[in-house]
Amino acid sequence: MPKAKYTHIYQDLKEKIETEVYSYQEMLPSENTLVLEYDCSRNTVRRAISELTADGYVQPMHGKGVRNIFRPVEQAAFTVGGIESFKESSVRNRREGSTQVLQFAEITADEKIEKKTGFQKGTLLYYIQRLRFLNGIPLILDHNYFLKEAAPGLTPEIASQSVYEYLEGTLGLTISTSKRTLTVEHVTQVDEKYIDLKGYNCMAVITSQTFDVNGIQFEYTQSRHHPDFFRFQDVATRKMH
Amino acid sequence: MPKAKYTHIYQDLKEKIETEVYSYQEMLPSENTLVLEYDCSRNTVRRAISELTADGYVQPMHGKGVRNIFRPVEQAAFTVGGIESFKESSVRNRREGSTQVLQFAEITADEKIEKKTGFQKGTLLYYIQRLRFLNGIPLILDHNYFLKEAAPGLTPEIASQSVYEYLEGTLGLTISTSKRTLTVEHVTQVDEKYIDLKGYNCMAVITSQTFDVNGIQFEYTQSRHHPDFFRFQDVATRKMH
DNA sequence: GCCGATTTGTCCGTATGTATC
DNA sequence: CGATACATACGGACAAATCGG
Repeated sequence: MPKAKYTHIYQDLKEKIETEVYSYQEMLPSENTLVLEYDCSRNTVRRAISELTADGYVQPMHGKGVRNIFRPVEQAAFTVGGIESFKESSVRNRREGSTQVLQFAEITADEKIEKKTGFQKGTLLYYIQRLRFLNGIPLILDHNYFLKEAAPGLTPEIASQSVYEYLEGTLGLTISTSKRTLTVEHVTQVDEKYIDLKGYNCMAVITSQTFDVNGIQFEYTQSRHHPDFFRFQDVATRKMH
Repeated sequence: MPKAKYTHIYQDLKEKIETEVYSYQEMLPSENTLVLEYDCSRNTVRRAISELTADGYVQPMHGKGVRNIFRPVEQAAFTVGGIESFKESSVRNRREGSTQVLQFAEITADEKIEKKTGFQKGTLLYYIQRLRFLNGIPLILDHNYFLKEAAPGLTPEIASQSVYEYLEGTLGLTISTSKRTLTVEHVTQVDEKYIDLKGYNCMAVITSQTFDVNGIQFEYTQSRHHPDFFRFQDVATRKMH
């Protein structure tokens, strides 16, 4: 699958920004210049720039130009951002990740589960509870619900590796959108049983509903993180009124 | 300032989705149908749809159509999402917000502050410490640093109302992008002095660097929230490789 | 299985408006 | 004022995925 042209421009500019070919607060070449550089239409350049804007890399200024507002972030803790499997996050954070499957079961959604997860009552689900280790230390406790219909043939063995790799690679599922809510919650007995919180009495909790390209929700997950190894990053833009 | 055409389409479709004119999992009219309905070009319709996609409202499917994937969220706690002033958040969450200014000072950034906030050493700043009340209960502790050059004439009186209203309304500043990091931290003595945490020994912390339309960072803020009244929401989309 | 109609995805060229310099 | 730069919008072309007959 050859990638789209605007994707190439996006990645190329992104790399030039990250490697400081354009330094912080410096102007990028004008759109018309980039049109010549990449031999494409202005719309295509603008699409790449608008994605960089959404990522917080640049700030276009009407009548002036496009400014680089990217600064590298120090990330001591385990950083969470886009939609990623634990395996992918581990690699990006340069840590050695491993997984212990605590529970693996097939269940049917009841009303309580429907209310919590968004899966309709009666739906067949896999319920998985997993403990995640970073550099050998247990730091994250995951509770996953996967739609059985979308993830047939899931096994504890797959769950101990990467479910996402199985879904995307083997099953050909395309993951698209994830709606997430972040809260801070008291530790539970289960948390304390597996994770040494070193004095904290709460955890960072991400709950997410994830959809595939067909708009089908195939996953509900609650991911409970040790506070010292949790860092969530985000870029927001102000809406006009 | 008359709003753009795509903004009108975006808002109209958004409202129709929220009021369930299109129900969950239902298809929206095809792009060509919407072109006729709104008397515009297909690009304009597509722009509106792509924003709805970014907001997690719809899922476009190649060759099939655009599906509504919006479901209303219950929000018991104080929900944070886009770039908002405390005043705006209070209204949206249907709570009565008030503010007590604890500190107000003009300072000059040193190396330590530069490292923390991103403001260069030597920069003149306003430092403000504020306690935020919801329905009369102190729940949020804010530490703000505002670039003096961008926010001249700031006073404790303005800080007790809304700094954003002053910046946008009186000074004509246009707020654009905010880079945020979310962590969970131990309570400090200052936290405990002002906020009753009812057994929690940590708080939800949002640190943000906010830029105006010229790409100038005018604010650094650390916002410390009571765990019971904190809820951060987000929509992410999976990047292709 | 094939073909044509429909629908979304990508890309182009152009025109016009608005802000900046 | 004119030149430059980004913002919005239009119309058209073709590709790719889907669906029904």
